[in-house]
Amino acid sequence: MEFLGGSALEVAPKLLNALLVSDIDGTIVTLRITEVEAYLGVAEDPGSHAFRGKTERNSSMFLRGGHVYVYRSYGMHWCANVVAGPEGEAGAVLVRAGEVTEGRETALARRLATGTVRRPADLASGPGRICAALGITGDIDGQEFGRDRALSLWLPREPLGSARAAVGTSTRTGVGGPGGFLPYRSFLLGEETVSRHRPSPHEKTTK
DNA sequence: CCAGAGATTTTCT
DNA sequence: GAAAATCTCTGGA
Repeated sequence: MEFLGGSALEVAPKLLNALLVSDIDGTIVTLRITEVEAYLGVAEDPGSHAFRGKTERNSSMFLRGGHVYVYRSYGMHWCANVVAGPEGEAGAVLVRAGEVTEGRETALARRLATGTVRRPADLASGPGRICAALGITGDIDGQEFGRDRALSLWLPREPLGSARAAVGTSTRTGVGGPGGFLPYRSFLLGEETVSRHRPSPHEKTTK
C-alpha cells in the first residue's frame, strides 16, 4: 500500500473502484468504492477535523497512511476514512459511497436493523450507511488495513486508465465555510450508488 | 420529486 | 452551549 503515503488529495481518486473488505462478526462484506472525499491536515483545510490541530478524536488522522480513522457523526452515525500521508501529518479520505459486491445479505440485515433501504443502490450510498452495512464502529478506529484484519483494501487489478474520463470532481458534501469551495470530492460517473451532489451551503447562496 | 426538520451525542469553543 | 464530513421521514407540488 505504498501509495497511501501520498497526500489525501492524491490518494482519493486512486481509491475509486478499489475494494474495501470487512471481516467483522465472522462475515465478509465487500464494497467497491464509488465516491470519496479528501480531508487535509493542520491549518490547510478548514473543512477538516484536523484543521485546529490534533485532538483525542482526530488523532488517527496523524497516523501513517494505511490506517483507519472512524468518527461519530451527528451523534448517531459512524464514518470511515482511509488515512493518507506520512506519520505525524494529518490526512484522510472519507469513503462516501460504494456498491456491495459480496455479503449483500449481511449488509442488508445490518442496514434494516437501524433504517430502511428503498432501493438496492442505497445499501451503501452514504458514509453512515457504509459503516452500518460493513459493521464498522469506533472499535476499528486507529487499526491498520491488511489481510487478516477487520478491514482490508484491494486496488483494482486494472488501473482506471481509460476510465480516467469517468471520474468526476466536485466540492464536498455537507462542508460549509471556506472549505466549501475546495473540489476535494471524487466519484465515478454514471454509478447508481453515487448520490446526486448536494451543493455546499455556500454554493447554494451564490447559486 | 423536492425542501425542511428532527433525531442524538460527542467535541470543541 | 453550539455545531457537526448524516440519515430518514414528512408534507407539499
